[in-house]
Amino acid sequence: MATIYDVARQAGVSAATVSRVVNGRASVDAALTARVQQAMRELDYRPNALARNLRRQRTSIWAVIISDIGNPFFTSMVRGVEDVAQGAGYSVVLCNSDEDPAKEAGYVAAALAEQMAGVIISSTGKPANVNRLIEAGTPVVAIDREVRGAAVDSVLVDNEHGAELAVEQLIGAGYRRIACISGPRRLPTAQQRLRGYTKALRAHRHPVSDDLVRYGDFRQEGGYQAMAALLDGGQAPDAVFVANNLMTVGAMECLVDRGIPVPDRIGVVGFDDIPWAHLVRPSLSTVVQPTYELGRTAALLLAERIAEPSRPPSTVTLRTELKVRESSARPAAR
Amino acid sequence: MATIYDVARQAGVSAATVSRVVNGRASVDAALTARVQQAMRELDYRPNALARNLRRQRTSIWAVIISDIGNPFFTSMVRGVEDVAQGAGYSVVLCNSDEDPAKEAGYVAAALAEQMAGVIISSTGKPANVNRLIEAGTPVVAIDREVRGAAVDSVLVDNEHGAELAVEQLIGAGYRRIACISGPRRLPTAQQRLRGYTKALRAHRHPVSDDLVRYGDFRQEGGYQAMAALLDGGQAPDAVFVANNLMTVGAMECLVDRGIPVPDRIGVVGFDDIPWAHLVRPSLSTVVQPTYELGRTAALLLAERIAEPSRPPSTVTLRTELKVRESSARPAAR
DNA sequence: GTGGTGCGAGCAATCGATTTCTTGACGCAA
DNA sequence: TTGCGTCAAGAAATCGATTGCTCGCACCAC
Repeated sequence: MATIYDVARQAGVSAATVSRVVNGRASVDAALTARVQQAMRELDYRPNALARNLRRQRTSIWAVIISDIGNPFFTSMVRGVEDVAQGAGYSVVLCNSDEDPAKEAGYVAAALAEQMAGVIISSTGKPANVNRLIEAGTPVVAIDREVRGAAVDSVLVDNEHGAELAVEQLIGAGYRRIACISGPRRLPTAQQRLRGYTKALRAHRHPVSDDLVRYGDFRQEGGYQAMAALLDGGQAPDAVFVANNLMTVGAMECLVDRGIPVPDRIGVVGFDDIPWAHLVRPSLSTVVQPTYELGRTAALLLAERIAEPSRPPSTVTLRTELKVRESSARPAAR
Repeated sequence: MATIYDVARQAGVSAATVSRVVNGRASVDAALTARVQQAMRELDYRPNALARNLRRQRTSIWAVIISDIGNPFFTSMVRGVEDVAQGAGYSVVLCNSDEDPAKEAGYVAAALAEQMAGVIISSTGKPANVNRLIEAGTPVVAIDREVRGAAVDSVLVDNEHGAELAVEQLIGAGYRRIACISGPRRLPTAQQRLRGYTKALRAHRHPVSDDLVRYGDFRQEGGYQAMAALLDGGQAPDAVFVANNLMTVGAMECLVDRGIPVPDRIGVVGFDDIPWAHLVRPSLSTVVQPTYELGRTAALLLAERIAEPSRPPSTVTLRTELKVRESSARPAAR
């Protein structure tokens, strides 16, 4: 690989001049500029980003740390981030923590070591990781999941409200024993959705019982097991609100395996859409999140923070929307 | 951020000694080692990866450049890569080219500039991008898509054979006018699957006609449009082989929208599974690829090439498997 | 003619680590 | 006591870019 010195020699100028031509910062004589540019072309020179970053003490890469690359929710979100980043002159790299705080810590360490220009993180729940970034002065934006105990820009959705909508729809459709498959207890997102569920039940004087609540892992397999546990435990529910998309798929799978008709015997509403929710039979009722917009907003917030590092952290909450399809429409109520 | 010199001063040793302690390469007196370690802890020292990489002329990051982050095929593949990388001491970052050669070129440039330790790429088709990496001496492995005109390690699947299996199954089920929705013409993957389709038809003396072939963009929307075009064009087919998973979803969507019963009026087989293929009604028959294994194998190949840069490139071809579900079972043949 | 001003280009320091080379201390044998 | 070998630790060069400072030249005014 040709270095800046090779180019300088070839063009008969100093490395400083080459640098100025490359960055277009200072005025350089037109004739010299032309010579430098030709030398760069001849040598296929591309600046060594490592050296540049070391000197400048910053890079032009954003890291997006997500907790499950298999979840379409995140992939759509990432698109939103990318589109903004591209426009602002940054590259985006993805890191998959797989809900594992240790893996997450590893990527945070990498982001610090590589002096990433900024980080967008869907935290696994450990505020320590986020705080490490903040303390080091790396611009951070939390996305989808609130980070308690860290003063950080955040982009969230109204989880509690969305869950309420979902459960109210089930109540309105005539279901009585409505269960909830929530997510990992440590995740605020799961807590909020559970709270919305409880709130809706209370508001309509429906029974609230621990027997009707299970905690999954936000993955398909966890949804399957939680559904099985609900069916096997004492009195089976006649409806279920599932707190994320992959678990909804798992729960449906369990119901199919057991031959339990949806929505006739059990009604189902999930949180967060899946791209082919309407192809599944019965089509899935879900609380739809503005995933792309979530990513876009986070990226804009990150860009703002980079431009103005000392401004107080802000939180943006986006609205969710209930999409009623077949899985929550009880025949009796049709 | 504390530097190696801060640690050296705090511990009363030279920077060289700190470096030796950090890297554990040379023997350092136990007492000094202890002092250095304590100093590192006290200052919360973390080595600046930029400086280290600049000096060492290499990083410990692998870039995985994929063409569509929304496709579950890739996300599962990435898991396979990650698991191997983690074990070999590398971090993995993802870059989403979105089937856009220009975006891809951008990420290749970034990988070069950042001196990435290796690249795994599912090429958009331009061999120039891959060749740029090879010429610069960056270890590369092509995955899922053959790169013609580049001598590169590759991990592929037997696309042609898989397509043949799929079409033969449709033929066996009694379908007569079997169409094909293929992918972008420039992609070898799409070409091979189309060839398998043609081969199976010829082998069974079925009509082969351009009217029955459409070219989509490997996305859901493209599958929808291609299916619509097939239905609207002259004589509608009674079965369709779709060359990738997202287009299969799109094609199904089109059939649902038009109220055409599957598999009664039209049989469908797709290439590559989707995680909830069996929840869709009718459940989708698909050619299943070993996605995780694909990623694992590519990562192993990359590790080997890094260890031994001059060995001749090798190609590994993994087998696909036909999973027959409901969408390709014609009632008459049941 | 002399001094001031402006501007373009080069010199050299710098970023923070790694690594080669050098130095010095110590041990052991003659 | 001298000399040689061994080994640990420090000094300094190095990676490749950026950038503050300096210098030289040209131009202009006094």
